[in-house]
Amino acid sequence: MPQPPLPALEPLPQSFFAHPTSVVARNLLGASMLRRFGKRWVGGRIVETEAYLHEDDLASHSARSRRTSNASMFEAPGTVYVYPIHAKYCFNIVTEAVGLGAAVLVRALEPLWGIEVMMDRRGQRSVERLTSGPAMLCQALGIDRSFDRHHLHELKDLKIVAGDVIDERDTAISRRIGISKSADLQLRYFLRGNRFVSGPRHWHQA
DNA sequence: AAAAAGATGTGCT
DNA sequence: GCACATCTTTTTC
Repeated sequence: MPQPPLPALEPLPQSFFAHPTSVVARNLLGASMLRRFGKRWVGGRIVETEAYLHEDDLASHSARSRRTSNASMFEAPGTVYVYPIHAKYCFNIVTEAVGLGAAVLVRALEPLWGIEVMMDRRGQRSVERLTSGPAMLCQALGIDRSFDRHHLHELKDLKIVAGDVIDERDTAISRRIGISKSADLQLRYFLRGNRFVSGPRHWHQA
C-alpha cells in the first residue's frame, strides 16, 4: 500500500479547540497527527477519540482539584496534556476555555506516514498494534512528558492538521474504554468499522 | 508511610 | 480471554 502524500503542515487554529469537548472530539476524527524525527514526518490520521468534561464527569482528571499533575488541563485550548498511566503515556488536547479543565484523549491513529519508523519505535509489531491505543500511539510517535503543558502552536515537531471531512454516517459513539467512574457517558468517538480503532472487535461498532 | 488505583499493553493459554 | 508487569499519582492508615 503506497504511502499517501503528506498533508499541508498547517496546524488547526486554536479556535478549533475552543468548543464543547464532545464537538472537538467528534471533529478531530479524520485530522492528521504528525511528529517530526529529524527530517521525516511520521504519523497518521485520527480514528478514535474520547471527551473528558470539566463538570459532571468523575472520570476526568479535572474532577479532582487542580494539582501540579493535572495543571495542563486548565491551560488554554490547544494545550497538550500528557499524563502517565501504567508506566506509559497518554496524549490529550485541552478544549473549551482556559481554567475549565476539559480535554480530548487521542486513542488511535490509522498509520499512514513513516510506518517503518513507527515499527522501529514500537519494536516490530503488526501494523494493527502500532497506534491502536492511547499509549501505543505515544510510543510510536515518541510522545513523552516533555510535551506536557506546551501549546500545539509552539511545538515545532508535533502537528495536528486538518484532514478530509468525515461524514456523520461513518462515525459512531460509545461509552469510554477502561474507566469505572461516569462509565455510562457516551463520549467515545470513532470511525465505524475502522480496523485501527483500539480494543476488542466488539468495540469497533457502536 | 504504606497501599491501592489507574483514560494500558503484552504474552501466554 | 485472563493474568500480570510497571510506575506515577492518589487515597488511606
